Amino acid sequence: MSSETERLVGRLLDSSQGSVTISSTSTSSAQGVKQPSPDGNMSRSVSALEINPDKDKLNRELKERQEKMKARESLKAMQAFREKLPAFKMREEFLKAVAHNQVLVVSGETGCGKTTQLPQFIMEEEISSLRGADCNIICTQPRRISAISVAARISSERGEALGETVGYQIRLESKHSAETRLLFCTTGVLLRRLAQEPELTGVSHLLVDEIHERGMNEDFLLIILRDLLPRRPDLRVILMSATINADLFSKYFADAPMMHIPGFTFPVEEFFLEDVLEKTRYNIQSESDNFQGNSRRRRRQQESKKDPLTEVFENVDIDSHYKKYSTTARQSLEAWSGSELDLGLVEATIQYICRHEGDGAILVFLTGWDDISKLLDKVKINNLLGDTNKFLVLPLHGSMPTVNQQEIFDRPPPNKRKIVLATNIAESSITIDDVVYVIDCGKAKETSYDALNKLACLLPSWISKASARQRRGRAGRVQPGVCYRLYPRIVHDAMPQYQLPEILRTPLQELCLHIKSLQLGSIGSFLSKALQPPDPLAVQNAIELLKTIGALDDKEELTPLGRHLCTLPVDPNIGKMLLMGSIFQCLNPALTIAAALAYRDPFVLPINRKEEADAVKRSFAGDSCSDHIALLKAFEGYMDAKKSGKARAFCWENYLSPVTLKMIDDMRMQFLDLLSDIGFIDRSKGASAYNHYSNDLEMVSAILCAGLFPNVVQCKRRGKRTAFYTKEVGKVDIHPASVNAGVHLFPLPYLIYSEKVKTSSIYIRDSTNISDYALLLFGGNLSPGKNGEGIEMLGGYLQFSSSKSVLELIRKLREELDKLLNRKIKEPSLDISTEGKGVVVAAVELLHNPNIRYHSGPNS
DNA sequence: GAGCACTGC
Repeated sequence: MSSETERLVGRLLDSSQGSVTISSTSTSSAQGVKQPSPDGNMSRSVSALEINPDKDKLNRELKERQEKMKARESLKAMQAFREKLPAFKMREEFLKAVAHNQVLVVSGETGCGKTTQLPQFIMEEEISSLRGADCNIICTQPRRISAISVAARISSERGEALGETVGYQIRLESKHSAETRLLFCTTGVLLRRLAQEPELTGVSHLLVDEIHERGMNEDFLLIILRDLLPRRPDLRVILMSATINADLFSKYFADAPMMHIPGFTFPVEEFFLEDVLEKTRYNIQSESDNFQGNSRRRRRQQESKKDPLTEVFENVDIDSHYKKYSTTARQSLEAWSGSELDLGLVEATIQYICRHEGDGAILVFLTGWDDISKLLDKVKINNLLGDTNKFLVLPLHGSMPTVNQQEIFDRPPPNKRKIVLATNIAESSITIDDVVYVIDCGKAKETSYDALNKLACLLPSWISKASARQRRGRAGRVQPGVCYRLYPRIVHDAMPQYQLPEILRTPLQELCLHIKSLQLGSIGSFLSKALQPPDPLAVQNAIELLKTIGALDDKEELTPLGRHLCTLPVDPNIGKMLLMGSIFQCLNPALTIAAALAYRDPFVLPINRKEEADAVKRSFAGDSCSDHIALLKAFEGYMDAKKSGKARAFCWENYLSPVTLKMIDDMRMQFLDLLSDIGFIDRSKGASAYNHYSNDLEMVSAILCAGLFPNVVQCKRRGKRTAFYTKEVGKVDIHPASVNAGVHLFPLPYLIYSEKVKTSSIYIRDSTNISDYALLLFGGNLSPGKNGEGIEMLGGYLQFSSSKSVLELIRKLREELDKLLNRKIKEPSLDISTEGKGVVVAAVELLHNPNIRYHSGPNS
């Protein structure tokens, strides 16, 4: 698998460029940059550019080079291709609009060339007008892969190596140089850069792409830009969006002018459920077949989980609305329920295409792992069309091992049809060129945030019209295509225009911290300026959390801890884990666990071997009762295997993703650099100075507790089983994929967790079993219990009781620890190893199951 | 007894 992965990555990076993470690129590689220039060879002229302060000369040189390059025979074909793009016809109009307006909104459909051509037009124009030296164009992209691939594409259109005039920068990876005039970066990179460069000094043009997707970073950037524009009258901002809601952005920027570029894709024919039923003759079984009478009416009576789109359909009179359709189709429509996906219908549609349509890959949009897995089984069991050699059925899901495999992109051999069963990863992140048929189930899993219960949710819901359009477009990339929608047209017509923006669907603590770090004023008033301001309760929850972990004070100002957290590009809780890990000499585990939590789970979820994958994860956890320790051990195993050149085999045998582990490894290095920058690490002291307790499970758990608090679960004995409770939502379940699922009796009374998500139930996704002492010493603030007895935490939700002397000891120790911590955080370079030793050793002793016993936790 | 998708000088 790894070789495929490397090939894929190589392909994306334009393999001729080799691997990356450099900031200046040699000009001697790839497409023809060796072309002699007036001063001799190109590389000499480049170094001359870098040291030459004479702008006129630089302007002239840039222009000469551009003209020379354009005249080259090898670029003629490329130029002809560019001139065919719809964007090309708008070149002059676009440049005029940019020259005359500070903000311009450009809308365009896929295939119009807006992302590759518009930034390039600006650069060419600036260079031609002898303004090349002062031109510094930035174009943001929401995804890492598009930042790289667009930069690579433009470089080759210009006949240059990537990193010359066109470069890119994404987290942990960049390719640009002193001569770079056009930089593609992720929106996140630009937002980080704003901390150093709040006025974007030196940037001449900023293009923000894909704003119609309404990602949180993009919405955040737009608020900042609107405030910045009056202070930067020379800055030009170009907002790029799909056609669908361009006027929303124009209005937000004081009716900025809009420009539309028509798209070019092949036509895609569209069928809805009623047509699909007519074609396939598939018979939908009602969920209540035995029930006497009208099933639709029966469903109407089940008012519990009514969704408005299904309701729209149920209010239609089938016989009159669908009178042109056959009786069978009408009967099926009668039985159709929007609440459950009918896999038989999906299969029948696949079969119909295979029997009646021409060649071409089929892409099926499903909601998740479960659908994909079940459909895969069904197709295999039913031996689709009788001949398995004729079909290549591939699952495609972010957590499945296939996600990094080349097979997805390859054209299958003749007479073999590729069928990809995908989530909405195939909507914009992964593009499969040879798709001709799309089957759209109309739903996707979507995160939402329940501010009232402070609960993140992940539930299937109807997609937006924008998504539906995007899915359909996936069929028309190489030739005319067909899209089969497994829902009625009237349901489509009732779909919302766009998905709810991410800023309204997500917890906001990280965003709030970012607002403070960029000194954008009060959190509440800043966010009220958003395109669609988030629920004040969601904002309040975020602020409260930041106060609870000690990042903000009562006046919502950053504390010393909060200021450190701003420099770490992770969720504030994870940032705190990193700081605590470095202070309490558990650095390596903190780096690994923080990186994995911030990025993604390295364990893959193979479709056929989930039991084996489960068992492997459990074996990594040992008897720690901790998913975080399982992560840690898996990563350590990977690093050991890597040393002996066996990383691939190790990943394969242990159901781990090599790509994810590599990213985790790189992120650890970034964290180390940042911790060193802010003074928490002194590299001259060597790694051992920060890892004294790295193999001490109790201490590592305590650091997890320090970072993840207030995410605490109480484990209450209920006979032979254990029940789990959190402060916010009461009873919760341990996620079945957790190593703690099925554990009936925990050695310790609490779990600390990083993620609680409502899906089919409220699940704790990953957890670590911790003691009272971990909470008392490293958790939230202690307050005196009611009646002056015991100790409380989380406003009385957690209660600890013991003898006066023990409680007094704990209070004292905690006080000393806090003092030490506060001094260290105010002055990170302070060496506390000597003066703090006594306190830390005492804490470690207490964590190691001491003889001191007391009753704790809830009355059980 | 179950895992949409992104992102970070």
